[in-house]
Amino acid sequence: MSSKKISNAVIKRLPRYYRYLGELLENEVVRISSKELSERMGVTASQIRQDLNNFGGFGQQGYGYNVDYLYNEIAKILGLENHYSVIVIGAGNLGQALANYTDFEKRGFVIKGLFDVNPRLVGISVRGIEVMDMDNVTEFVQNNNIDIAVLTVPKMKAPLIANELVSCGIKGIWNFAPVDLEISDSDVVVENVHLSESLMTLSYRIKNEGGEQ
Amino acid sequence: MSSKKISNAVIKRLPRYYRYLGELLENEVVRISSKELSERMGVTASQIRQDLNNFGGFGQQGYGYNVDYLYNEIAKILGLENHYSVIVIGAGNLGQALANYTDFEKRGFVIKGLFDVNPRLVGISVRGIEVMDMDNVTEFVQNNNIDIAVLTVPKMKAPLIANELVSCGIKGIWNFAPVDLEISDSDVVVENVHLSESLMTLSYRIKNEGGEQ
DNA sequence: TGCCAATCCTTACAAATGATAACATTTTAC
DNA sequence: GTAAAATGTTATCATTTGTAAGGATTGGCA
Repeated sequence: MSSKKISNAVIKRLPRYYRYLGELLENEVVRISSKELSERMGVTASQIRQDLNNFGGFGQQGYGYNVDYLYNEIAKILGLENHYSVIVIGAGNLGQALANYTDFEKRGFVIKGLFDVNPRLVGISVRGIEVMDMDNVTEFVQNNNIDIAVLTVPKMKAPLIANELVSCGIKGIWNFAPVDLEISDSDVVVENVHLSESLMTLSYRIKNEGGEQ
Repeated sequence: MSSKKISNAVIKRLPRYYRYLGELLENEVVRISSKELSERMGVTASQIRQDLNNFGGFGQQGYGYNVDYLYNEIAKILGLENHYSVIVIGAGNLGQALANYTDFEKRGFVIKGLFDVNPRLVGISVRGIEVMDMDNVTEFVQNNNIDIAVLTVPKMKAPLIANELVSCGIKGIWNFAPVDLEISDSDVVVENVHLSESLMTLSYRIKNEGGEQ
């Protein structure tokens, strides 16, 4: 579909542009130049222009970028104009915290169900969504056209569950388990959030960067 | 201290090496060659050797790497042989979830306190740690030699709190608020976990990579 | 013991990727 | 109608990654 491959580094920057544009929008800023945006964000203007040009020309010479327009264009690029049906697997502390986070819903990620193996959790309700037994997950995904599964389960269980999800047609997995999931189906994408690794990086930098740069 | 600057790309890979070595250790694997590790991790053997060589020669020619030894050496590099005193600011769902996560404690990140402005939360106990009022945070940080603050507060409040923490001597901030903190003190390091951005990246990839590679 | 195979450490270099700078063109604004 | 501003685009520079090769050291085996 898309002719040239967009590099991962660019993709990772888009949400940040989106965030800054959202804030400009809240402050009723109508237009912005790559130069000014670059100063606010701490990147080069050149990089902003080049990043955006991967997807088309959203600005106008002599004028800059219309904030509202660019904001919505980036939303389209990121696929945020779609609505996604989401389930959370693992209704422990983290799973419940994510289910409670209403900001995701605002962006179109609608949580349709929670699942857990723990009988104590099955039946309780989080923001009006009942926690169901893991045995029903396959059926639920198929009957409700679930797009995304959030995985907050122990690392031992994650690979098996992931494969189960893949075989019943999930499109994406947001993985919080500290393990690299091996997914056979290339249509399914996995996005990892490895909190422990992030914390270790912080530890390294405290140890080594303290008093530099 | 360290003569040459280690690139960020290398640092980000270290925790993953550490995780794989930990699993090898659990499986009682005594030694491993860069070749075999590279096959398991899906990277090149050369990269592994070069990454590790940034910090010293941990292997032996003709033998490979001793798993236990390398595991502990990487822990030292990452600063995991230290114990860090941690506080969590924002005792909402995410804050409580992180406070409940015992794995961090195993790695030496010991949670010493939780803080919130909400009077309903102040006084409750999470894993034996009482939630305190935000008014007391400065005093607490100074009296208890707190190293790291975990920030799970609304984005509007984050910058102010961050500056407060910096001025009372915190060393690192693990930031979950969707905002880029501007820290004046260069000794203080900030590690961001922007969950929304991660989710948007997933959205993009579902939209664009489905059916590829 | 003595040799061969395995494997690391190191250096060099090529290729790919990413970031910055420069420039030409278009538009705004007066 | 002109000058300034700002994009889109091309070119250049920098970083990262991958590959290769050679020397050095160890383990294993006859």
